[in-house]
Amino acid sequence: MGRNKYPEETVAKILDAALELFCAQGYEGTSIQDIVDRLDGMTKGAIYHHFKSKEEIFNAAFDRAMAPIVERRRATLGAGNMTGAQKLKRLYAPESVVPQIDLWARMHPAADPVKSSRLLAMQYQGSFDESADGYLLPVIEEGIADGSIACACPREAAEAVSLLANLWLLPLFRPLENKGRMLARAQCLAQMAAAVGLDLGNEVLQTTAQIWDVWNRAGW
Amino acid sequence: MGRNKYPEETVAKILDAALELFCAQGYEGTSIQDIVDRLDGMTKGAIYHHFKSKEEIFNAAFDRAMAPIVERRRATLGAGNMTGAQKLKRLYAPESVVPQIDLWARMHPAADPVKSSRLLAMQYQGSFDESADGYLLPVIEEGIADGSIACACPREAAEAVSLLANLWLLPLFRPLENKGRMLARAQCLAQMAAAVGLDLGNEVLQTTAQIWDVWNRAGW
DNA sequence: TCATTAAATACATACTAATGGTATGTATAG
DNA sequence: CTATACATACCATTAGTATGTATTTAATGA
Repeated sequence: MGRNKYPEETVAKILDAALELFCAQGYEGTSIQDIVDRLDGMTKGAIYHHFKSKEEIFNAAFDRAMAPIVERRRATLGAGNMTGAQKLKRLYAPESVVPQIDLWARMHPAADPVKSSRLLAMQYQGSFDESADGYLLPVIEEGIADGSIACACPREAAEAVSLLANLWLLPLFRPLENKGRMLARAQCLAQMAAAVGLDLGNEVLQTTAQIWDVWNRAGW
Repeated sequence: MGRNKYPEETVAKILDAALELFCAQGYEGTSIQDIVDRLDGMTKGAIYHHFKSKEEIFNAAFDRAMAPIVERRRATLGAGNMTGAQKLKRLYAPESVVPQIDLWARMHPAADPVKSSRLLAMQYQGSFDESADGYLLPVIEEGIADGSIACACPREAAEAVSLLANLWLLPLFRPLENKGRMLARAQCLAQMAAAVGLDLGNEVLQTTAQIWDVWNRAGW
């Protein structure tokens, strides 16, 4: 193909193909050749020119996919005229959660933890790094400081809620029979969160219902 | 090496070596050759005679390691002269938990979720299959039936508590700075569990302290 | 009870296809 | 002319297979 005038388009194509494959087939289940085959006419040389390893492709693909969501959240939480408690509820409101679900749903990840083990591991790590240490804990601490949240163990509460929200409420890696079960999980999670001082808001059930619909939109 | 009179010894040696390597280096990080190299004089032929794939070795190794623990638990829960609530507390008592921790500790798993992603996925799946659907939920339902437990969402509560206990309270895949943090997690978990009707017992903190000691015994 | 033999088992050896990655060549943009 | 954006050809490692060989076990016969 010679040389492209706009290499960033090539990078984008690679990342698009890679993300879809990684989600659908897992990390180990996706070979570089699989990615190459999906990139019409391109060869392995192109990929290894732009990325130095499969791992780097994987990370870049996910970072890119998550970027707009992270940015949006950052913007939301930056607003100064909200209490910590309000921000917390905002984090679990539809407008914050749905875009993320939508992204995942578009990728059709395999509902098999072992096959998706690397994705699961990233979500797991993400639940600590990004959610707990990153933005959830600061919001809780903000709420404690401004008196809107009463939580004895902010760090632990943040980690636990984050883990449950990411790996349990969202049926990314295990199929969930029906909407009812998902709503039950949401209610259960809200109850548990409330027990350690975190009020996720009254609309949790409505948010969850929306999540279910977005997730099962494609009907698979 | 010709032929062994007691092939089950060979199988045991293979599984011992495999388990250690899988825990220490992860599934993908461990090659069949790694296992062979640890089995003095043995070759790949031996391995593929007894097991048909790497996956099968992995599963067999873990099933074997877990067998005595599963059996012990089964025996404990079989006793008819206990209420559901009592059995539940028993499940989180030191004598039930410590042997499992001890096993994990001996294997020195890598405290890196991505590197240990397959182990993590197994723990994740196990939290649903074994704990929630397997024995935890029945115990809770037993408690509901005999009036010793009041829980509105037994299935959800079982899943959530199981997940948190296996993937958060136990620092299998992420290092935990100190004993205090682990105790804080335990207390937080107990509080959350209580909120959905599950009393994990008053000794949770003592159990947790023991877990910490067993886990950090080797000092790494 | 014991030697002989046949068959099944427990490995070792040699090989294959696929994989992640590299080295190098070549054409095009700046 | 030089740096970049690729393509091509190649390599080492990997999981897995095909096959060969030695030894144990079972069957047989006396």
